[in-house]
Amino acid sequence: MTKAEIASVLNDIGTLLELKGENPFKIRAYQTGARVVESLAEEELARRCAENSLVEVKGIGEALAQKISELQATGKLGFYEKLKASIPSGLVDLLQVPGVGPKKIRALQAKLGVDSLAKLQAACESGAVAALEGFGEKSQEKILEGIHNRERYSKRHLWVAAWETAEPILAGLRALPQVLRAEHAGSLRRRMETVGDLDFLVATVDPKPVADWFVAQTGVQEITARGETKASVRLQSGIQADLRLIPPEQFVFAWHHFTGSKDHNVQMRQRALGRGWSMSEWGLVPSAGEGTAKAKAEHAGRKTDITNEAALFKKLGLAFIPPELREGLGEIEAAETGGLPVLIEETDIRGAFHNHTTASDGHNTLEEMTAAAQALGWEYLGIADHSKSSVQARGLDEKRLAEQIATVRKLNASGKFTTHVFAGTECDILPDGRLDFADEVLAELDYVVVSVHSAFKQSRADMTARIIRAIENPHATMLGHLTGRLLLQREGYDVEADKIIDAAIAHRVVVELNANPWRLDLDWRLWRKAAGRGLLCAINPDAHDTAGLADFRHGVGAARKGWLTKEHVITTRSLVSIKRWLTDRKTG
DNA sequence: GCCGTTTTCGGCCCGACTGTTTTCAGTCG
Repeated sequence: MTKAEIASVLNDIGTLLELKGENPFKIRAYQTGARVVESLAEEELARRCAENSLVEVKGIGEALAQKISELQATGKLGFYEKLKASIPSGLVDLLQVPGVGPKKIRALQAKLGVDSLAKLQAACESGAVAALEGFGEKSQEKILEGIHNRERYSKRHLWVAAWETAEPILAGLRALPQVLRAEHAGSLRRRMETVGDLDFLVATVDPKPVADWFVAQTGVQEITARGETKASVRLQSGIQADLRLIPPEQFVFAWHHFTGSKDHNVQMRQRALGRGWSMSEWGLVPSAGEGTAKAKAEHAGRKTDITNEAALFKKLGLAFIPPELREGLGEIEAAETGGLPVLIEETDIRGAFHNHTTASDGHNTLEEMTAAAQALGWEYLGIADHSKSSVQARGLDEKRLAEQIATVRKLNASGKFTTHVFAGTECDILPDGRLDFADEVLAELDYVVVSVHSAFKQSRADMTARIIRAIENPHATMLGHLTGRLLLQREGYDVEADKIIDAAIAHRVVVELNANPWRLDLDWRLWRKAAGRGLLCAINPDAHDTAGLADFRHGVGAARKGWLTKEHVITTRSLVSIKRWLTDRKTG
């Protein structure tokens, strides 16, 4: 079994134990285990299973080590099968209904025999739920509505869509006279590729008018909560937006808390406790118990000297951790030892390689794209239109490609733009791993992006071998969208990313971080380790029009989440340096 | 089920809001 499959089983076990009413800490242990497995390299997981050394990994003990090994070796787990068999499969679906958790599900099942969404709906419609102890008319109504809207409400949203929704709300909040400071938090601030809901934090001493404005905005469909410190609304798009109203002196604690992630916060609080502090969204106070005399003495008679996040981290002996890294994946250890990376910035980017024109499926001409790149201040723009097999995208054949190369050379010679244009291709990787153009055709180009656009359903082994064969072609400069995923729409093709990354490193092939907000492929979760092993990244917008070039920003966001520095990303290099690098690759 | 710079047992992050209750349980983040 792959690590993703194993992690998914561990998560399932956590959910099932929840429904059984198990000890919440046991449940958390399975969830932690799933996350830890996910963060290991495939080969490390296999090695540790073979060596029986899984227990050395933090978060995995005897019991989980045994279960993970069994899954890894046999693809099955008796414990899991038995657990699944003991719980009606429909119960898991009930967790999707807002306001319904494990305890209520157990009550509904025990008293009304509800074990599916259909039965829950029927029980609500008959009024049986409202009559139940602990429930009432309002609960019943909410549950019914939740069932009707569950698809829309449970949907995650593309980061960029969430951002476009959040920006005007943030601007509106900042314009209110009572608002001293307003920021967004949550997965939006951490730049997750998808966002579940929006979190807004406001520093104010007069919260009521702010909450009034928030719940009365246009676009609010429903007010789901309205208290002294918090208001929640459901927007018409189905996304939920939360507003937190914070006294100014506590703002920084709340901002850190609601930025998350949950895992990061748990680790931060544990660290604080170890130093005699109890940390919450309201502040840092000496914790109860012994060993906290120092903290108490420090705290006595002082309001707080922590007025920004950097000071908060410093208090716990840590360097400032950028929000993108706050995923509980080792950032705290790194911040303690001075091991945090200096993350790449948008201003580091000097060009990009994977972009299209009207020659294939783009919407702007070569000159329009070049002008747009120049407006961004880029030193170079790579044009990589589709190759002939991508007929659906009007891929270029050898003759049209030769014409395009000549046009590019002429444009560069004309001096019309300060931005240099590189002539490339996004060459299809054919189902058997050959490239769509012959070697002598590829040799005429400045660079070659190789990408899969067909036969997505190949087996894992075939797809992996196919891509590696393409990488082994001496003309391949970089690999486009490694998995082909489309966020919220389509899973990537089944590949062994680790093996492909190894091959790319061995053959000095760059792997793209496709910056299209629907792709962000290769995934940020894989970059840290890959870059550590020597893989070079190209942040490519895959632009199909002039506006699309700006998508490079999404790529920078994902690269930051992947711990990448300027040095890991070749599109931060100067034109001179890139030209030298391309020449070096060709000659040797 | 995991973990240990007090601990191999007894903790494990913690507070707001809602709806149902007359003091709190469940859910959520």
